Amino acid sequence: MRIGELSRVTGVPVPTIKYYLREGLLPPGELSSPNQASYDEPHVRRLRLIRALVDLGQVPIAQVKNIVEGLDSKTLPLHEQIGRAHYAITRPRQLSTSSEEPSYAAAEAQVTDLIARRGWTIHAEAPALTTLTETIAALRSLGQDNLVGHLDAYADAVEAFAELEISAVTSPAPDGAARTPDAVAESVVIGTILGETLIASLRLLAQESLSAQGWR
Amino acid sequence: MRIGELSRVTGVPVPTIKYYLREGLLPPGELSSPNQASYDEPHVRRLRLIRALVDLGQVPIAQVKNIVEGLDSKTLPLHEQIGRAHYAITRPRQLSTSSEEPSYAAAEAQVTDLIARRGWTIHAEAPALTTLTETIAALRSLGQDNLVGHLDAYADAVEAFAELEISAVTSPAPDGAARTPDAVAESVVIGTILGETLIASLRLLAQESLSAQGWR
DNA sequence: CTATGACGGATAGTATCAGTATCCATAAAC
DNA sequence: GTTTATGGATACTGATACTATCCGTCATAG
Repeated sequence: MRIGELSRVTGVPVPTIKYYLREGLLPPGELSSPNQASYDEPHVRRLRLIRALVDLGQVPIAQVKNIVEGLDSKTLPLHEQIGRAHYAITRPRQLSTSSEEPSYAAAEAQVTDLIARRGWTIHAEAPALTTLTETIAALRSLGQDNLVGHLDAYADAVEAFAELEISAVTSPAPDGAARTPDAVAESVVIGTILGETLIASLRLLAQESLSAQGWR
Repeated sequence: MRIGELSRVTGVPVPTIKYYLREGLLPPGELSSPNQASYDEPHVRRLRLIRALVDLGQVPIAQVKNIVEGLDSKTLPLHEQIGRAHYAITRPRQLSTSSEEPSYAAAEAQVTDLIARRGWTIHAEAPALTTLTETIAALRSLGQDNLVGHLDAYADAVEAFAELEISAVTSPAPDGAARTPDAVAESVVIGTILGETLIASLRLLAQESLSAQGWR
């Protein structure tokens, strides 16, 4: 398969594929002569993954690169791969809330508290930690404390999600085949990132439905 | 309060505030003379809202404008305001999956089915509808059908979120005061958009915790 | 009462991101 | 053997979200 067919199969324009090759998101094709390369099934698959992460997951190209490098590394522990996926969808924050404000400290305390109550094991550098803290601080400063009060209800649901996703990834495939570590790593990335999109869009639909029915 | 103090209070640089004024995100201050304006509490509040939507909610400036215009309109039905919030956080899709592919049709059918089964009332143009369909199609084409198989579990949780958010918005404030329609509209926007960030970051934390504990 | 700084308003410039476009020499297909 | 496609390199583009600069005015501290 040459680049034109790869483009036709995936719907990605040729210049874009070339761009992904340049950026190292997509491994180079096998060269049969100095200017003739051939691509195959893994390339199609990888390209679909890239597009899903970029279009649906809103993952920046640089982070996609980080993720696929992890997938290709073969020696990266699964936990690290998950870290990359988490890092990819967590915007680097430049501390909009000036960190030593009292509202931020309060949010921080509440997060620590929640984690302890839940018995969660969280690394102190986890990117989601800052996001959560800042979100809570923002909700408070906007006067939405009541939402924050239901944190535990959210946490319950979210734990269920996480466990569900693990079982989806570790249980054998529909055809009964065991999963290779490669496939698991890829599934984890997809599940983490597209799972978020899935939940978000379902949530919006549920909201719209209630709203259309007039809230009661 | 002049622009310098507004900047100090909110931590937003003066040129950025000017930019928001230009874009109509922030209403102009009250002019005491042709080149002297004063800002007050509502401006602080609005600015905080803008920053929360932009920084935490990743809402594009143009969509923030759309949202605050709705908040200021006074006559916009709540349902429409919700629509604006939903539209703001739903990326315009340019149909990456070429729409008439069989995988897309299958996903479409599954979504229709889900909505019927749930008894949801959804407008056909709902932006989340396309996102959901494309996400399901992408998950399938990436071989993650098992995740898709748990759609109903997700839907259960998500319904709970939506109801919880409604009660948070419609129940009286902590101080017992009733809520004005204005305040409800703003709460809905905040809840919809920051709620998503909240859920997403909690989910990542739950995942990380399970991962750190070795999945078992 | 003037010097110094902030302010409002307008216009122009910048950085980043995610592609697109263009070239060219070579290879393939008809 | 001529048209088309390809690989690879380099340059350009459009959108987004700010920043920077100017300028004339205003406030206010000395």
